[in-house]
Amino acid sequence: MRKVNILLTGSLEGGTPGGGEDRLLDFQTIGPHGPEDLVDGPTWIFVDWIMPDISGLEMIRRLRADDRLGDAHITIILERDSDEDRRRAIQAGADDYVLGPVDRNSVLDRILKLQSQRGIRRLPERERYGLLEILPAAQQARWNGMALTLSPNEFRLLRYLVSERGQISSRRKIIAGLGKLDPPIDERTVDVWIGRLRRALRAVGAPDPIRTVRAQGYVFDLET
Amino acid sequence: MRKVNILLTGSLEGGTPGGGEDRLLDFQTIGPHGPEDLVDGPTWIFVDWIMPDISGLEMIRRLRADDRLGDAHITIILERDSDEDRRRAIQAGADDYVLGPVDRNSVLDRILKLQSQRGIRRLPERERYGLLEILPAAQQARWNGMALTLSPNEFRLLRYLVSERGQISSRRKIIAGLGKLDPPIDERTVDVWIGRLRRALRAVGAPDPIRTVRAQGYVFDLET
DNA sequence: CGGCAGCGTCACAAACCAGTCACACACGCA
DNA sequence: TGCGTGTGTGACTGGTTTGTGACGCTGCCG
Repeated sequence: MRKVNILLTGSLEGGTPGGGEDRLLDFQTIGPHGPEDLVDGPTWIFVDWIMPDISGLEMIRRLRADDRLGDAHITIILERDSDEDRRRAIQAGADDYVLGPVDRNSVLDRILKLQSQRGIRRLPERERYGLLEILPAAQQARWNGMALTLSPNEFRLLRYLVSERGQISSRRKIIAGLGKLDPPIDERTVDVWIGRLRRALRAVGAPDPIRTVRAQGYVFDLET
Repeated sequence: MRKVNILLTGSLEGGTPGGGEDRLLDFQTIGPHGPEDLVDGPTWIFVDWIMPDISGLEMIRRLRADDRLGDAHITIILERDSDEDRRRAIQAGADDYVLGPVDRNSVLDRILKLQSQRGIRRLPERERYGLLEILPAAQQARWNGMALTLSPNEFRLLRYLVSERGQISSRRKIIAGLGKLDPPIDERTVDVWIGRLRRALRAVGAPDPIRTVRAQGYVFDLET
């Protein structure tokens, strides 16, 4: 049996799942920092246009930037019927919109409708780069079949470098790419991250795929 | 050199003013010096919460009403850490907020972060000259598929010579081309650079593509 | 055949920079 | 509350890069 994640934000927060009429659904609420306990299964996220601490658009961007989410379906709850808002929501990364206010029942209706329309979205498939394999949904990486032991940050670093493979990532860019600007991070700290990631790769016998470019940054290179 | 449009207002102003048509805006293009990492993309606008003549909120509304802006990304610089202010800013049309005061460096960092969130990235380029291949984005050069081991300076020298291929580069021009004017460099030092570059090429079996022109300079020649 | 400017190369010192370690701190968890 | 993990930072260290002077060779001139 597969569970379905439904993440609610803003006005839909609080309370408990409605009466347990459908045990397949797993309601949760998420704070500004992202989902913590995702079950393995498709995820539907409802984001209010405006929330106390954060704008819905910003929330969507953060969710999209969060590796753990994979390709969850994000619906934004609009405050007003505005083409402009719709456009910006989609641009921020929403898949879908609905005019608010909504309650939990209409959330369910909406999900049922979406499921029947296009079926259940696939889980993010694995990415493969030579012997390196990345499974975003499971937040796991493998080299030649062997799982790497990576901390959350190391995993994100790996994904970032891979996404920029073949080109230099400056320390500054890496920090920005991992979204660690808020308490400003010393650029040299990136060296330590790289060192830890290299150690994790070494532990499974992978040849170092990270090339240091002196005074510039690092390049992920799987050679040729 | 690629350019990114960045519009700064209020406290961040202080460069070349744009046309007289709209005194509210101070157009800045930030190009060659610092942010090599930035890539082409939409326009990024940073608006101060308070400006001399106008409130930031009003400014944002006017910007949003301006068709020419398209999907520019507007970040408001908050004066204080207030939910109420955030909410009003987002409602006025800001995409994003950051707590001020900020300087130009943190503006750049912020844009790097946003770019990586939006998945905007530079495409790797590749230049080819016969058997010589240069991948600027990876700071790498190859001869016949074999990677050259080049120091940063040697790589820049190679790129310079290649860009001037077929014509004589005097020592003076080479020094200028590598931007090493600050502590004046002895012209004879160029000889040493050339020697080191030649050695790196020799190491991968490349025939010397650098011809010495007595009393004139050097020419990069890939003929044959 | 000298003489000499120009060039290649070497060795060296200083500056620079990346790798690594230990440590402090924060955070989640039992 | 204590414990273990994850993360950021300062400091140390060793290697690399780089500009320069020195030395010897080359090729051109008369």
